[in-house]
This record gives sequence, C-alpha cells and structure tokens, in this order.
Amino acid sequence: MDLEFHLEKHFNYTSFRVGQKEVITSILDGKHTIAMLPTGTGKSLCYQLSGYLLKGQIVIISPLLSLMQDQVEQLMMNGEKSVIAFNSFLTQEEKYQALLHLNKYKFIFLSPEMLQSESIIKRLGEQQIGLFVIDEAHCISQWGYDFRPDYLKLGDVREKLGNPLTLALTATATPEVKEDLIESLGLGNWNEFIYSVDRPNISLSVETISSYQDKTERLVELIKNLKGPGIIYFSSKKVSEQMAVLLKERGIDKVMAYHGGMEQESRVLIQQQFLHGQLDIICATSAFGMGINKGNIRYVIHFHMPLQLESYLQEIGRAGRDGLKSLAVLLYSPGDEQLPYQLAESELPSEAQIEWIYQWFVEHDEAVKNIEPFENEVRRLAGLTDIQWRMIKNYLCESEAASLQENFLQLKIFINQRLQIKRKKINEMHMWAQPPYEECRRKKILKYFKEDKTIEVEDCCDQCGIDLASFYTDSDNHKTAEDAFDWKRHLAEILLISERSE
DNA sequence: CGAACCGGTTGTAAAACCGGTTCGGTGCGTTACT
Repeated sequence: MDLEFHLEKHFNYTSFRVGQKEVITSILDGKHTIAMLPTGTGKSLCYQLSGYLLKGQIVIISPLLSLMQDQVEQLMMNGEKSVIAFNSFLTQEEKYQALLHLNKYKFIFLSPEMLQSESIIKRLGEQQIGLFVIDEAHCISQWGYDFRPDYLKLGDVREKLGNPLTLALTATATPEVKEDLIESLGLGNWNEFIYSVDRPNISLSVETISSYQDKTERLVELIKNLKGPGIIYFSSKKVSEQMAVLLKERGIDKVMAYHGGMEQESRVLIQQQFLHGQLDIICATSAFGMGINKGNIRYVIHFHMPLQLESYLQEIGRAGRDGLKSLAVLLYSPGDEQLPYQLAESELPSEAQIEWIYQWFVEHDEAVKNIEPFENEVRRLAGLTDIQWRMIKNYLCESEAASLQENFLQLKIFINQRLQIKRKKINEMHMWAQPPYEECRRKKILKYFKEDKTIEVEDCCDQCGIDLASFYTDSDNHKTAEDAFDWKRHLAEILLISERSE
C-alpha cells in the first residue's frame, strides 16, 4: 500500500516522521503493536491514519480529559466529524444518545474508568472495533498499581471486547514499562518499535547544595541566567506557589505556578499562556507536562527529585523537543530523599489502618462484597484517602481467600510488597542523584534502563564536563531586570537602616 | 527532612520563642449539597 499517498490525502503531509510508517505498517498487517517513539514524533498520527485504512471503529484510551479534548479538536480541525470523547463532560442525555448511536463514530475516546461501565462495554462489544489504542501507555505501569487501578483492568476489558487489534503508544521506553503493559494487556504476539530513552540534546547536571536556603538562592540564580522557556518541578503544591511568588519578587516576570489543586480553568489558561509564550517559567508539580506540545523548552530544573528515574526522564524529556541544545538540572540537598519516601508511604494504607478495617468487619459480621452501604463511613472512620480505600476494596473484593482473616493477611503482604517496590525505585533515583559521583550521568541512566549504548555527547553531563554558560541567555533582558531589582533592594536596605537608626 | 501551624510560656505588654504536630503528588467518575 502506498502509505505516503494516504498520508497526503488525509493529513496533507508529504513524509512520515521517525517510526510512524513502521508502526502503521505493523498495524495494517494485523499485528498487535507496541510503539515507544521519542517525544514529539506525532504518535497520534499512528492511530489516526491507521484508523482511516482499517475497517471498523477506533477506540482510544486516554489518561486525561484535557488530552482527549485536544485530540478530538485536532481531528475535527482536520475535517473529521465522527469523533466523540466519552467522558463526564457529557450529560446523562448526551451519554445515552451517544451510546445509542455509537456506530456512527469512527474515533471513540474513553478513560480507563469509563471502560469499567457494563453498559459501555456491552455497547462497544456490539461494534466492530478495528483498533484498540492505549495512549500514554506507561500509565499502566506508573499509575495502574495504586493510583488508578482501572488501568490494570484494561486487559480484562480487551478480552471482553473480543481481543481487538491493539496499539500501545508511549515515549517512556523502559523495559519495565514494556513488561507491565504486555502482561496487563495480555498480548500474545506483538511487534514492537522501541527507540532509545536517550535524548542527546539534553545536557544533564546535578548540583549538590547543602541547605534548603542555598538551594532557593541557586534556583533564583539559574533562572536569572538561563535562556528560557523552562519548567521547574517541585514535589509540593505549596512550595511551587511560594517559589512562583518569590521569583516574581526577585524581578522575574512571566512566571506562574501549576498544580493539581488549582481550578481547572486557571490550569488550562496557564498551559495555553506557556504554549504561546506569554509565560516563560512554570513552577509545577508532576501534574504538569503530559500532552504539552511545546518544542522550545530550553531547560527543566528539579527543585525536588521525583519518585523514580522513569518519571525524571519523562519530565526532563519535555525540554528540547525541537532538537536544539537544552538543559536538565537537578538540585539535590542531602535529606531530599525523605520527601519521596514520605509521599510513597502516605499513598498506601498503614498497617494500623488495615487492622482497624479488619476489626470493623469482624465486629459487624459483614461480607467484604456487601460493603457499599457502609463504604463512606468506614473509609472516613479509618482515616483513609479515596486512593487508599479503593486499593483495599479492590484487593479484598477480588481475592479468592477462604476466610476474612486470610484475605486481610494477604492484603497486608501485598501492601508491604508495593511499599518495597516504591522504596527500591526511590533508592535508585537517590543513588543517581547523590554523591559520590564517579560515572557519566547519561551512562548511568542508560545502564539503569538496560541500554548499552556508548555515545559521545557534547556537553553531556556534569561528570563529563559541561559548560553551563552556553545555556545562559545572550540578550540583556534578564540583566536589566536584575539590575533594576538590585537597585530596589539596595534602596530598601538603606531605608531599613535609616528606620532602625531613628 | 523542612515548612507551617498551633498552643502554651514568658513576664507583665506585646511580640517573640519554644516544642510538638502535621503535612507533603499524579485523576477519573458520581453524588450530595451549596
């Protein structure tokens, strides 16, 4: 088949980007396909073009509502009308109508949670599904186990839908992510297109700084000098906001914070402003990034380290999608690793909480499967977050243990295992960040991800030697801002001194 | 671990200080209530 012809016909492009043609060919051959393509290569085109060349409908699983809306818009801009995002933005009536006329949609977007609804599975099962797509498939691995368990149930859903031809798309090409998704999706045979996780145009730097205060000062200094735009990652919503305020006070404009606790409206606005250059710097938590299509991000700074190297890689990977030289800096203070450990632990229910729940069941002589009416009360009394509770409920309900006691015993073991895995990952991240350093950072990452590629990269990392000044802004913009600020501060100091002496 | 907050102490008035405690990230859907 002349794929280029169809590419031009449907999308008006004349040539494919890295990996696209191979992936599409594999799908059209009827093979389940795992595509781990580098960021910014146009992964969605893989299912869009395949969609036009395959019979039947295309079902796309997407992790974020905003991502779904983007994709729907993109398709509609391209003249495709038979698209629907099946999610909570629809009213009851709209949902009902959409289900009734499901066959008139070519592209159907869904969240994994929506796919747990029996009525939706039933209606989808009656359709002819040409391709089942899991977008951002690393979510299975990174979110499935505790945060969004419905990701791990996609395999069952696939089976119920009659094992449709499947495509998994992601940019996080690590062996572990791949294994997780093969196992949970239950693909028997598949083709895979996996590209290196290495991004040679991103220089890697870790700076060890002894105190929190010094780290803040260093951050301000970096921001003042580095050529933007850039993202600064924090592991706390509060700190991200405080830093945005501090940076503004220090004369740095076009800065905003972004985190999951903010209003949906302002989140969209900030994202748009960043995309269009009205904002230069985002002080963000891990909520920021997925689906951000901005090519010219010049640096990513981590004020806190993430909970695993996979996340680190994903976050720094948002820099330099245009292929130009970019920088990733991790600011590390000894003791920083405590925060990730804390976060990991607080996500899982504690032993005491599990014991409490167990006692509740014993006292109330209630079957685990009949918990629904008491659910909210029990959850509240045990002091569990909804994530923690869901994890417990999921496990208890799906267990085949012979007794309540046995069921809870296994639950405790399971949670303990999860904790160990999380700790191990944090430890690996920590080992990469903390001194003593002996080895090239890039090699160390590649080794962790089981790639044995030896590459020579210019300005590779702080170990191989890096010229930070080459990432500094060459315009005088920042300098002027800095001068203005110093003058202001100077004046303030003078006033303060004269106030005291009076 | 560090930051923020709370409540009690200090020593006579108000703010400063101390010690203890709590909290810290990612999102879908539904439902009850403003």
